[in-house]
Amino acid sequence: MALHESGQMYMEAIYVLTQKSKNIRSIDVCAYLGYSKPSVSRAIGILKGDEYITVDSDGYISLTEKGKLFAIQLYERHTVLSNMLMALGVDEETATEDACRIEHVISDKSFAAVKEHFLHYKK
Amino acid sequence: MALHESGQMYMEAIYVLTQKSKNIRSIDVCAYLGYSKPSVSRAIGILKGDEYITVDSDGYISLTEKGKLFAIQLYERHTVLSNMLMALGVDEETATEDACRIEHVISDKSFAAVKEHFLHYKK
DNA sequence: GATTACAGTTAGCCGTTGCTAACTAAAGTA
DNA sequence: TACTTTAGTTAGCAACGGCTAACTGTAATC
Repeated sequence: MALHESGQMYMEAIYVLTQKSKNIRSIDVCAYLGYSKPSVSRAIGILKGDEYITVDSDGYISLTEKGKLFAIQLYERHTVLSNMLMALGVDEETATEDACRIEHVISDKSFAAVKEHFLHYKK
Repeated sequence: MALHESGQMYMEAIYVLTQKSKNIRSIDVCAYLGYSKPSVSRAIGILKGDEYITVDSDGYISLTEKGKLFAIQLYERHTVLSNMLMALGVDEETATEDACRIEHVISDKSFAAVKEHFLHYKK
């Protein structure tokens, strides 16, 4: 099943956290996103059910292959969009916030076009 | 009170419809957005309560000054974003759909930066 | 050993925003 | 006049996605 916007947010959080600490749990996602434990608990259950992540007996979260693929693509969107906005003079905080919202709603086609233009424009 | 995303969608629909037909009612908004009458009825009630629109005794909808200002700004976002995506080679349908979603989430700062860049880039 | 702290889950609330079913009220038509 | 169509409203359902309260179970500490 395709993830809703909130599911994508959680996936991105998990991806970013695993990039820097390897052993991550629900509580880390709570801290990162500023959400309550029950909210994260439910989201983790859904991501697990949809096979985007696995959770071991100690509560440590790992991305499945499918999850990793999804997260990498999503994070690339985030990176390109925020870098692009910053290149246009937007401050980092705003650029990051906006990238975080746009990345969930922009189509593959438009993202590809924007990315292409940005790469061209940089040089 | 600030409008939620759905409220913004309704405002844009009302604005576009008033641009081309002057006398518009809830049923026209239903047709334009493809939503049911009760959904539109509730939304119209909220927009009226928040003083973005007025509805006369015959059910005809008008934008208040506040509403007009809001709609014009929103529609400008829509126009700039969709034109920009099309200029980057995205087909009209996709560009319009994406603009429609991005316009609700992009910040004023980022939009201004994007618009500025686009105007520059065109020439 | 008893208590406290920490991580996670369950139950259930609330707002947003779609929906259908069913009603009202006004206008057109046979 | 009676029936039908049209526009709008009311009541209430469902999914999503936050939340708090309160529970369980394990680990740490006194």
